[in-house]
Amino acid sequence: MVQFVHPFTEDITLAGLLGALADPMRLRIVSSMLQKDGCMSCSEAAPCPNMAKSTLSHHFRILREAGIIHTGKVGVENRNVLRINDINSRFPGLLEQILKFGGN
Amino acid sequence: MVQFVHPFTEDITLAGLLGALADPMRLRIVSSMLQKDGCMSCSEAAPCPNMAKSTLSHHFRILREAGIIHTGKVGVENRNVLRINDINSRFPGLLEQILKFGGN
DNA sequence: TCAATAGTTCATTATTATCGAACTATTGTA
DNA sequence: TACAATAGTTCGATAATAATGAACTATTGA
Repeated sequence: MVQFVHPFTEDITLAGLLGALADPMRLRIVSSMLQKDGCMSCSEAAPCPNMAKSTLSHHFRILREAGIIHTGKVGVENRNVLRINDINSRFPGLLEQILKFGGN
Repeated sequence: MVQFVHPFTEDITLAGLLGALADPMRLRIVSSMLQKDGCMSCSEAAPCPNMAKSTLSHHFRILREAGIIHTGKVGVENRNVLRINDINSRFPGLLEQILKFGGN
């Protein structure tokens, strides 16, 4: 049984947030999540075409454990949701500001 | 002879910038640089009291190679200057936004 | 029950962080 | 001029973290 780890909102740290976003792949994942109403499955992470599933899974875990996304299992796939409200309550406006430059 | 490596402004990347700031020590260094008119020597990095010189030197190098600071030797000490204009020309407003939360 | 789909976990390798010790360069002083 | 003090870098080692491919698990549908 898979147990996903999600930090509480108040445990989201700035260094953790920046570290999770300090990777071009993860920036693209989060950026395209924001464009898709903040929600996507792992395999929808089309911005990363030639990427091994395990690597993708790893990136989603980094994002999850930094408090950037919430992952829930729905049927056979994972539903990943951007924790935009939680992040904004900790660091108002920061995520949008970063992602303004992250789409490239 | 010590040669410091500084990327050109146009070579500063978002992922590189975030990665360099994705560390509590470096956040504190940059944050306190901003408060001191964007300039400090390595040994002034008082926010990191019990830190080995070599570790401090390492962090300054990370910041330098990400394009966040410019280091120049002045007499016996290093003068580190925040490259605020260069960063703002690449990512307007981003650094200030991040550092708003970085003082902790 | 069996295959397909969607991801995770494991083991390995590669990076990065931290530290102490040794080194280099600049200054001040006897 | 030589010598110590100051400020920092570089090197080597160790420990923690990240990236990746191979093997595994869980859900769904035929």
